Amino acid sequence: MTAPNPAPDRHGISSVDRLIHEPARMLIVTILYAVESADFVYLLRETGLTKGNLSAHLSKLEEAGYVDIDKSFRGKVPQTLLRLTPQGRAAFQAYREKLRQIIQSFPKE
Amino acid sequence: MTAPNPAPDRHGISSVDRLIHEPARMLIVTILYAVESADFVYLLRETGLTKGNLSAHLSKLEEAGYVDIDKSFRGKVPQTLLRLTPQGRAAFQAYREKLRQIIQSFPKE
DNA sequence: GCATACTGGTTTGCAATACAAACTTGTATG
DNA sequence: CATACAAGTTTGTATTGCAAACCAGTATGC
Repeated sequence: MTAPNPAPDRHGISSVDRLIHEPARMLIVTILYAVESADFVYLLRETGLTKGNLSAHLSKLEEAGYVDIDKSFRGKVPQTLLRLTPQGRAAFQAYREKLRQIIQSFPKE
Repeated sequence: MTAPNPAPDRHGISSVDRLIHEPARMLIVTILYAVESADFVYLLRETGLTKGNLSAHLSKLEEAGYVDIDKSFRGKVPQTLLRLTPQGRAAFQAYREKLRQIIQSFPKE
């Protein structure tokens, strides 16, 4: 099977942004959308992810251009500051809207 | 890092049912929830998935006890009939509700 | 009646993931 | 100066999602 069917997808489900759809990243993005800027340690506490996991997800979001990673020092301690890029904010809004549509299309009862 | 933090997850995001959360399966389950019973070919057309992919997702849903796979013959052609189990229906309802909560907790604007 | 094509699937191979453990770099402390 | 700690990153691994390749059985051409 080379090319699948015309793919109706009447619910729009298959067009969700999988980068944000992943629960861990949904959490991260939701937080960043709300607070505008947060550091690594804050996200660590807030998400409950392990450091490695959080780091990986942030890198992936950065690659996609969704978050900006800003490494600096606060005194002598390194601090990694994260914030959503305009692209990231737009993507979150689009995702949120898409999800809303999908939910509304769900069969009731 | 052995055990992560107490994990607040105030949004409930990390407790979504990942089996249903996967878009392809969300599509399948949504359809099955609505139509009560469908055969493989119908799902194939309706989802736009490839056969292998659809087969794999259905097997996974079966393992989880979410769908019932009933292989029979309609005349001489094999027919695989799929339907949600009570468990599957309950899981979909729970997922739908969870998603609704999450969406409502999303920061507006 | 045998090859060829089609239908309805399953199995296989593979690239990409998600995750936590182990490592790294640098600071503070006994 | 060794030992612990803090802030991350890299590495290893098991699981996934996907489509191509395969398989069994039926219908069709010749």
